[in-house]
Amino acid sequence: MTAGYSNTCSSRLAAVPSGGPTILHADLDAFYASVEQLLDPALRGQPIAVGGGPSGGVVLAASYEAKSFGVQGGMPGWRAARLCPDLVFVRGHFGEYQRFGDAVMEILEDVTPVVERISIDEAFLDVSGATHLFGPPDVIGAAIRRRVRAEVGLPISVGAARTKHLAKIASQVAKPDGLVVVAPGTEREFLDPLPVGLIWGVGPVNQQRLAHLGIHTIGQLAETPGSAVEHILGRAVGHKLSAMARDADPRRVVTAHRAGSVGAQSALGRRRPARDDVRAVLAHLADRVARRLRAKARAGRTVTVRVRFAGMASVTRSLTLTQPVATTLTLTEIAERLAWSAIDDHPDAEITLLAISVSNLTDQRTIQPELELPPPDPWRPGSATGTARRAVDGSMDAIRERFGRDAVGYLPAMRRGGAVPDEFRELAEHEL
DNA sequence: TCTGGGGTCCTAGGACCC
DNA sequence: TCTGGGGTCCTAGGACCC
Repeated sequence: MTAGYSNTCSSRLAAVPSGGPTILHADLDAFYASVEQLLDPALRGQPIAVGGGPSGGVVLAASYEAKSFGVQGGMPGWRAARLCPDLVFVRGHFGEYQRFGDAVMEILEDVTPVVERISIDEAFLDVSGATHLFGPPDVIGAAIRRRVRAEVGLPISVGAARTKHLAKIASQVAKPDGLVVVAPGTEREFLDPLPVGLIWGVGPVNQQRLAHLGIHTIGQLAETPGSAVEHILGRAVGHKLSAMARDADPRRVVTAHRAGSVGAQSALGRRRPARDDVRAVLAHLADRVARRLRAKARAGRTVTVRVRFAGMASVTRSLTLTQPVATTLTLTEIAERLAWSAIDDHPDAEITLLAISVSNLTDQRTIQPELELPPPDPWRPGSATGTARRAVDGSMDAIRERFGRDAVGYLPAMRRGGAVPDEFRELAEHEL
């Protein structure tokens, strides 16, 4: 890409596109499953599930052959096996997924630098400035699909429209392995017959609420007074929908995002909360979170702990500090306090999951004299000083850098075998 | 026989300040 | 001495997305 070209792009970004469709949404089909079928020809044409198993675990992705039986991502393995008796469970090559996803993004960036990657396998492109080079959006979309198929070997669907929201819906409609262009002026015609569930932000709960009012399609939703929609779905979603109905959804394609929070969680099966046990899990989680924060030179002031109880919804407890934290031991202690404040409110309940998240992030370029926490912060200062803790973290980070993650660890954090392969966690936490 | 792990955004009430 | 209105921050919960 030449400098002149990207200048053209950024100046076009300021204006609301008024002519042809300028936003593309590119979305790999059944991504993990497709990669497995690519790597092992014997799996092609077969109903396969990545992750899980007939007796336990959760299906992370299903091939289209499996989807036709009703198998879906997020579904317990035993249920998937019941729906599709011939389902082949595959363990998953998590390291490969990142590589394949990156390779596809490189192809997209050949088209335009204005690419917003929103997950490992999908991205928005603003091609407003690329049409004079590569042709109209439908031609660009077709070319992307050809190149990804030829050079990477994966099926990808593309939607094109005037707005991100619409382009995303178009790519969903295009699946599997298709291209849908919503020509300007035909938006209503395109949207009206589609189910409301295709709209971003309308999940199972809101879909149910709308169905209760006899609203199933986007057309029916468009005919419903805005105030009624807001009443059911909340102000924000209501606004978004009416903006979409007016074809005035102004969201731009943004190339860089910074994470607003960093977290980790661990499913535990069912267990009675015991001091040592809870401490061990939290220490492990805090270690993961704090290490990632330090690696990004960030730290956060708000610590949130989530405890999920058997049969009950989960409960969160959070605390906002005066100083940001990125220290493993300090984070562990705060998390322990918060976790017990939640657990103590539900005596006799078994717990099934623990999670830690740090938000309110700030940059930590300049190392501040650490956290000797002021009195209002309600936990006891640990035995080591902040400076000492920072030094310990620093040495651990360095050793792990050289010898690998498991070379060294905080004692309580070291014993564990996860329900999910470690490579999956690494994939999930990978910076896009 | 209840389902992983990573996130984002919204809402509502209360505290606090001006 | 009681009262208004607005803004910001914090906490907890929930829906949703990949």
